[in-house]
Amino acid sequence: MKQSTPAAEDYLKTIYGHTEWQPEPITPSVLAARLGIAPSSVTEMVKKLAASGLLRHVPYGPLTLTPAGLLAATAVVRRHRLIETWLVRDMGYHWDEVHEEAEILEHSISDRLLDAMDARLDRPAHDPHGDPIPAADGSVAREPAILLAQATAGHSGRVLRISDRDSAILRDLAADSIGPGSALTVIEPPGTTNLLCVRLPDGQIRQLSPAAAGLIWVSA
Amino acid sequence: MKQSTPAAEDYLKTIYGHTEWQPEPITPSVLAARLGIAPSSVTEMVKKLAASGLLRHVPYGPLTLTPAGLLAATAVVRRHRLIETWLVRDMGYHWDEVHEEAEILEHSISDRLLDAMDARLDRPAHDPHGDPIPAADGSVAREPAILLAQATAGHSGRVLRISDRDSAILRDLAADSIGPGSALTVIEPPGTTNLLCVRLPDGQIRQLSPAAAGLIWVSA
DNA sequence: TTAGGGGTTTCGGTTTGCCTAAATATTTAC
DNA sequence: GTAAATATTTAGGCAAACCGAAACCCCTAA
Repeated sequence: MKQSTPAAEDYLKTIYGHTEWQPEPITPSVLAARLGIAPSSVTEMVKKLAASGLLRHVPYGPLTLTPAGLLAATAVVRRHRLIETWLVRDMGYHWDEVHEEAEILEHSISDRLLDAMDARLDRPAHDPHGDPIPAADGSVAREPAILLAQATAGHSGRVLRISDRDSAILRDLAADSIGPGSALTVIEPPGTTNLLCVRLPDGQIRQLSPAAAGLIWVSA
Repeated sequence: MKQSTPAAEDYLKTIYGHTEWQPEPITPSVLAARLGIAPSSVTEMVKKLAASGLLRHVPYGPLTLTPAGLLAATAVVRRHRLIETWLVRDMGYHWDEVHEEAEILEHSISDRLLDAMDARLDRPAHDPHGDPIPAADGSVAREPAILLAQATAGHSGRVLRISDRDSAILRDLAADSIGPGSALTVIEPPGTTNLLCVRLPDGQIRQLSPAAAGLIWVSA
């Protein structure tokens, strides 16, 4: 069992990320699309990860993490989210700008430096997008949340998390003063226009694209 | 001209480092030894770097940086030294522990994050070992220094820099309360024992190995 | 002045991680 | 229930960066 490469870490992290907020296990083609690489490349790496005992995979079937794989994946996610938190709290970044930087640093930071950051930030429980930061032992404190895109009219709640996958959307949301912690109420779900209307605490109305509503999770 | 890989950055940084405190250009075999790789691997990479206009090299001759190569090299050195300074000032590292961490992070940090660090640290001029931090334009403020190993008996001066190449020696020196800024006087140069004796301001005497004396630079 | 010998380069080979194209398996849709 | 569409895997290739072994260059010392 050798230590993982940046590429392997990205696979594990992405597989983990897919099941973090929904139960369906990920398939090779979806994983390939998420990573932006060819499906055949996924087949190859999956074979290696399965051989190392990090992944379970029956040919033509979906991918699931073994306990060892889950631990490795949460370790990467922990690094990613602590780095994002540090970028915002110490280095003057905004919450919609940290993803790319963390994406790279998560593969280079040592355990020691990570712990120094964690201590310095006072062991934060959530990153700037509202995602829970896994503990060093791999445990994650998850709060029940529903996707804004699936909320019914009249639903009221707090924004718990906004997926950091698409920075352009994050910037738009930040410009609309919607961020983790924002309270909002669904006025009407997507109708003919496909846009979802929400009201902010100050009474202002915002129209959200389906893409945006698919990234926002609110309290149930 | 594509952007450099971590490997290429290490070559350029090492070539630069060799001439920073002495004039002789580096040869392929010395470069290979410094990088801990085979000479044949150096030949290959040197060809690529020369083709990109970063290096001058006539077959069987020494290696010199072009202006473009010098700029690329000082950019890496700048990243390395700013990261070291940050690790000490913000993250609770000691000056003898930062090298390995910086060695990795120097290849992953973005320009933006580097500038945020630089600003946060108040644009420092020297790293924790006393080495000058190159400016963003590649310029370096170098102070005249002589190698302790070559100082004559009676020479008095301040420790300006201690090369960070060997962490074991750095730890020994730190344990002996010798670090950048320390004042010291050479009592006698290496004699039969090969050890160099220096006196500290408080009157204490230290014996330094030739290896240690070859890493310490004092004011002239 | 020529024979070593040490430094340098060439050559073929390895690993990692990606690719495209083609083959194969599975699912869906009629 | 079979044919078309879709998903997955296999096969062959490529680039980066390394290796060891063998060939080559050059300088020096007898």
